Amino acid sequence: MKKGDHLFLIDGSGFIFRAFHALPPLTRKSDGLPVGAVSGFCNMLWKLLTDARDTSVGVTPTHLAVIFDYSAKTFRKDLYDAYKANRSAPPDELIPQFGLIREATRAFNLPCIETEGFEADDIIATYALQAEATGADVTIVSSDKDLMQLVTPNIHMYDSMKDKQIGIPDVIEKWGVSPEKMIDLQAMTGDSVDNVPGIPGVGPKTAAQLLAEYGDLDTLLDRAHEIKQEKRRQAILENADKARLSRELVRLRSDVPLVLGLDDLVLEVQNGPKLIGFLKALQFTTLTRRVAEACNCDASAIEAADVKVEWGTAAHGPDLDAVEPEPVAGGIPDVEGAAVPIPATAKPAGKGFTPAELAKARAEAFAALPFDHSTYVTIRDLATLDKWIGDARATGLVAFDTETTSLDAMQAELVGFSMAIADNDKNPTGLKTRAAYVPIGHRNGVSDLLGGGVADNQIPMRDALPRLKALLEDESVLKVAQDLKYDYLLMKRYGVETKSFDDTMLMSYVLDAGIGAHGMDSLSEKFLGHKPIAYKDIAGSGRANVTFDLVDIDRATHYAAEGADVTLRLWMVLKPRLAAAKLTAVYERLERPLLPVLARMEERGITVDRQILSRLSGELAQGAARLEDEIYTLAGEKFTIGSPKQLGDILFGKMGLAGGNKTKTGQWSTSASVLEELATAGYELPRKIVDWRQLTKLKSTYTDALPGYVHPQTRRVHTSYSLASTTTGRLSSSEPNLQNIPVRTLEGRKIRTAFISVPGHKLISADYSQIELRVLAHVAEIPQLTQAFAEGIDIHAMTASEMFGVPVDGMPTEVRRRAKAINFGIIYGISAFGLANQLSIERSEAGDYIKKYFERFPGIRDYMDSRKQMARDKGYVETIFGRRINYPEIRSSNPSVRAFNERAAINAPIQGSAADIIRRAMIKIEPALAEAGLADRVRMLLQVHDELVFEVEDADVEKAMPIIVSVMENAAMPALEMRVPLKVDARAATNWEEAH
DNA sequence: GTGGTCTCCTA
DNA sequence: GTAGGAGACCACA
Repeated sequence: MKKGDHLFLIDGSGFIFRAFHALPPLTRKSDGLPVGAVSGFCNMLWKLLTDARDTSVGVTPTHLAVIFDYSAKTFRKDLYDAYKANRSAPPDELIPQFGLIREATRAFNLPCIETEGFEADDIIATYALQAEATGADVTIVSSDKDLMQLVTPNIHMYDSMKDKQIGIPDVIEKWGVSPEKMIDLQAMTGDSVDNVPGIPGVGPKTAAQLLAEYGDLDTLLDRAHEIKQEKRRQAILENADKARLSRELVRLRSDVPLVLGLDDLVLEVQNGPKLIGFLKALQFTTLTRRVAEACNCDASAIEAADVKVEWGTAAHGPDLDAVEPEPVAGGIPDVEGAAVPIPATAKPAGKGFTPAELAKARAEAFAALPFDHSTYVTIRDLATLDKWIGDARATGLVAFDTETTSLDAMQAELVGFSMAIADNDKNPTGLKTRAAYVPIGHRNGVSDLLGGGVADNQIPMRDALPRLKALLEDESVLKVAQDLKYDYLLMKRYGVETKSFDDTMLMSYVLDAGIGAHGMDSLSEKFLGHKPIAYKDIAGSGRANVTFDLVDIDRATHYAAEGADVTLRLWMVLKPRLAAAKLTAVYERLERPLLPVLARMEERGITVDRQILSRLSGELAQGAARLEDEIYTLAGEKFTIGSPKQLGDILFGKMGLAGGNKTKTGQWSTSASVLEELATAGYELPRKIVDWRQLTKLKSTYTDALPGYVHPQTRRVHTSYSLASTTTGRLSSSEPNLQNIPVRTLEGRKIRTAFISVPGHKLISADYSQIELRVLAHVAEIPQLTQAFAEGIDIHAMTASEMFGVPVDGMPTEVRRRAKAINFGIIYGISAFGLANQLSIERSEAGDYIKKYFERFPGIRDYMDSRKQMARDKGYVETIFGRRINYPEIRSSNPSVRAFNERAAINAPIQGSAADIIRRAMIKIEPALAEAGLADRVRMLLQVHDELVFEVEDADVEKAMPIIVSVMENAAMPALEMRVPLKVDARAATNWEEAH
């Protein structure tokens, strides 16, 4: 290198962070790999190499190197233990890009430099000073203030994002001091991001002012007693040592041992085809074209390179974005010595496992690792508890489970908790686990009049709870649980808000929806080859069953510690599988963040007016009794009307009516449709049976059952949502199911009037209009449908008009009804049989309709065929956000099983995408309301697949409604721009019936 | 008491 | 034709 040469040093790691935060709409490859920073990097490089004169640098490099941080552990860590201790793991989307930018650098034929124990900045400093000594000019491509100390007349910085060159005047303008004083300035101000202490209370302005006055840090510290301002003087005197330490932390080293000398950095001629191969692999089409033009290559003749994806690179499914993930929640904790063998950053090529390899290694290792109950311990004293919690902190990972008195998280009392820890034995498959149980509220069953006595040798709740709280709320420790929503809600009732978590049930759900169950026992048998102790074996069952607080502590330890151990091992197996299957984004954006949202909804509950229900129940009882008498008279005898068997005998045996169907077990079917037909044929009895059934159904399932769910303390009804019990991604609701409250009949709707807001409040119901048909229009790209939705036309009438040639104006309701049934049929994976049933028409006629429909909307047939094909080829289909739904039986040799799976595979992307959209809305809505100052004033209570119900203070209704509507209508964005608009209707009233 | 079947409520 | 949960009845343990 010589005078006149120009060395460019690119801060590769810095570029990634900068580009990541500066380019919000994430760019992704079609398979979901995030490549925004890589794209920016390649464009910037290309520009510097070819037409740098167009940039503010104004000169093309003769030498160039890209510098990376090697690892978090550097000599600075030895100087100051807490250095960069505040750094959390980089965002997940960013991780794969570290490896890819290294790949890109190699594709550009450029040296890629990193040295163990040093930060990129030190390497840059070393090269820059060496180059300057030869008389060459240097441009450091970075805008990091830590590098500004290097700026001289010959060494410039270049902010490639802003296309701005940074020289001495720019540093002075920005910081008020010349570059050589930047070290002293940073020593005083410190850096909260890197955890450089500095002097408290001294920011850039004060520091610059002090340096102007005293010249440098040493002089300042010597003469600090002269400072007039009392507070400032004291701060400086007290923190002189910290300032000196900080100076050593921010001072860049210029003596890094270098493998490549300056002359090794000389720019080589580009290898056009190699670069094009790489750019094509990443789908950077514009740049590919430019490079091809520049090197006279035919890009179409060059194959996309097989870009080797490193650690964690495949961690992402399709584009999911903008829902802010819970802070650090469930990320891999960046803790020294963490037991988690998945590294937080990309590893150099050739080292370690790919996610798929790790997943395989873990699966094999844990399938064979036996469970040893003798190692489980009972923790009965605080010292041991503190030791375990300390170990959890040190490893950054703990599996956790609660034991309680009830399956109902709203009523359960904490009896004890268990923990499992993986010890870091440097074994990448993380084979060593240990577990413990902490009894807190066990009773010995020796009951007096006040109930059982407290068992001996337990840590009292008042001592255990604060420690448990500290652990669960510690963001740097990842808590792993199976079905965490239960524990989350329970602990929330004890004033604990769990932060940083993973849920093995949800991980299994994302990975294997449609394949087996996701409960702990079945997962354990499936992945660990181990059948855990059954609850009923320690607590008994039936009449002999006892609550957990009465279980003997030793037996409880076996059960509870094993549960935590199983959970930890499942996590070890499932976590790398998520990355390998590119499902991390689905898990982190659609599953995990919803868990606390649902827990809050369940905790809030909804008020149900028991008087209304009781009155309705009486009315229903009267109506049913009257019908019973009439039924007995018509039948000529008394019988159990509710027994389909007896009823079938009466109708089709004794009375000998014709037109009966048989169920699959050979019984007479007495379903409503059969009875309706008989009624239409003129028989009185079936009509009355249908009416009787409606009344008794409403009475037993709703008016009589709901009051039993009113919580004794809150006086509200708290349903439980399941995140993982449907195959498509929908939620389900149980105990009670509040997703099937009647709405279709007048009688049924009355039940909704019992769901009320508390005084001074309203219920707001907001529901998506035709969301599944809109999703269909989007995924199948049907022009007529998209257009109709864009114009707000009646979609069923449009369908009817297309199919039957009837004008929309004055269309007979029967025609529209048929079109509507066909539209729904399409969503359900239509069959002539099903449509015929629905419309009570002949199979052949239904078949004609379907044929006609496909002629009119050929895109629908293509869509359906493509879903069936995908399910056959891959075994799964997916939603627009990348959720996978598996159909392991799609290739069954049984035609009806196969057809069933095909219909489900057609329906799942539609139903599941709609479910994903409302999930996104639910996750976004609380932050949106909080931003409007409505946190806690607008409370989301219920979800009914396409509807959300809120309870809102009267004064906030007008303000809340547009926010709710807007969040819901825009829920798909910015991850996805839909081809059709989403429409949401919202209403407020004091009860659910009027609000809906 | 448990589990299967039938029926019916929702989106 | 898709996806659920739940109550009543009834046979079996």
